[in-house]
Amino acid sequence: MSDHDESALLPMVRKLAYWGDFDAADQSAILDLPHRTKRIERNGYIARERETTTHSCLLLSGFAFRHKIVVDGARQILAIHMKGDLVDLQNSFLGVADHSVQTLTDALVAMIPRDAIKQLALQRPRVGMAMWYDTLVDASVFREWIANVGRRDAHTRVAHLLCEFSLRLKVAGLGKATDYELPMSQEHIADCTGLTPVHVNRTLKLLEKENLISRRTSRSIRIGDWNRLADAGDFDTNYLHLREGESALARV
Amino acid sequence: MSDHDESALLPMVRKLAYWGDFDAADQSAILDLPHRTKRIERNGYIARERETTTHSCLLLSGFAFRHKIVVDGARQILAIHMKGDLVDLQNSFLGVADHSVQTLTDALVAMIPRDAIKQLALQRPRVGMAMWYDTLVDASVFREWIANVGRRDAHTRVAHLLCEFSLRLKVAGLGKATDYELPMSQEHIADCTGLTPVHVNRTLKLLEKENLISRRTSRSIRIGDWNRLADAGDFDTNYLHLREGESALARV
DNA sequence: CGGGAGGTTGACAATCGTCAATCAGAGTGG
DNA sequence: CCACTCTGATTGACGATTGTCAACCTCCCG
Repeated sequence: MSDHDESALLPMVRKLAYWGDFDAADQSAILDLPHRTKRIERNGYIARERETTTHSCLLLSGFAFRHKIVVDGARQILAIHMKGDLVDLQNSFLGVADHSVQTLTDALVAMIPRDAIKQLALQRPRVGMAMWYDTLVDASVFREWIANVGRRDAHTRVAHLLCEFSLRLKVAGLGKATDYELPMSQEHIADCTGLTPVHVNRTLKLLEKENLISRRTSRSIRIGDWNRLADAGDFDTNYLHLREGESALARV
Repeated sequence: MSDHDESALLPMVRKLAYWGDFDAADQSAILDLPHRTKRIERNGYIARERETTTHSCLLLSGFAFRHKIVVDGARQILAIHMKGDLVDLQNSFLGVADHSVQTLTDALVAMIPRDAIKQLALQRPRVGMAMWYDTLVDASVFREWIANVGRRDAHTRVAHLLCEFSLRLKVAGLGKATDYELPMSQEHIADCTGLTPVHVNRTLKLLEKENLISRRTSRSIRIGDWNRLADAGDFDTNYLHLREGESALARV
């Protein structure tokens, strides 16, 4: 794949390679996928609920989130995505989008036509299988979030979210597990956890008072004792289905 | 596929055929999948969190549910499955199960080895793609449940669940959309919606008083005006990604 | 007839939400 | 460099949806 060093899709190969035993042709096929990189500014939409999506995208930099709006206008965030994530394999294959995807920060994405991905999956089943696995991991995270929002109290919910971030940012190479910058406001945290911004604020304060976290600025999270926060958040890395090396990070 | 008329896996062909343009060989390959049918009694486990799963299963009759237990022992139900559903494509591919799957009633299942499914997906990409789509729909339902549990009040949550059941039972050929038997206790409903059994009880009573539902016995649900219940439940069929004919059922 | 699971109800408690004011920090124009 | 502004963070007082506890009832089944 020496002639592909420049492809913006390299992170996609890296992401998928874990699940499939790719040969050079598989890798080339991914890198050769037609795509167009695009800059999207903060709060820009990648997909809108009820619209038809024709492209999937690879997040090259920045953060994005999926969400739904319920009847009274409240927003529920369903997932956060970061550098290297394959966003919207979900919506694009099923036709009409069942949720919206929006950027949390300015972002750079590679837009890939849905049909090209479909062709790739059909012609190179190993790659198709790897993409399938990738969406299965997404689904696992959704399940954990159902449990988080459904059966944990505010304190545990927020701690859990902070742990998830900690690990995922580390794995994505975006910071240390014990010291990172939250890419979102307390209102976003509230919409992730099914709480109100006010209650999230109180909960963060409490976590701070308990010495589970400390904050230099309101968004910079430092975790003193990772295992203690994980306990508080009822956090078990299992659901992230990390590869060997990565889950080791959980033991700080 | 005339020589396969007896295969227990026929429902699997029917389920998947919608997503792929199968030829006779694809269909045969599915029907030829090695499998063993097995009877599981009520509350039996199909998979246990933290254990390794080697089989996926097709639910031939009865009901099943996925769930997680959180730290204080509370249970969160993640999904309900019924006749024809392909259960545990999720857990089995990712190795260690991140949640448990248990039957709600006595059930009959066809156990299919994970590796056989994997081989099928690699050798017949169209079938692989169809299975992928099937799990994407599961993921869509998970997302809706996050929103249900995270951002709707008890009244709306329960109404939403009743609507989802109504449609899915109808689609699975297990009852009329406006008159069906709930396969679960109020405690199960509570664990689906993140409420307590007591509050579920009160909510059902309220729905009854509002004439949104009526019950002959505690589990037989009759929906007077489907659209009114759907409004109360903030229910939009979109997330179920039903095929053409099926979503038409939504308009009763 | 006895036992058990599950449904129903009431009284009371508490987590979390609402409302509203104030504060802090980043960016902007003069 | 300083006012100005805007978004987001913080805090307090109060309210309410939902949980807890506990009793009792109902139905099913051996």
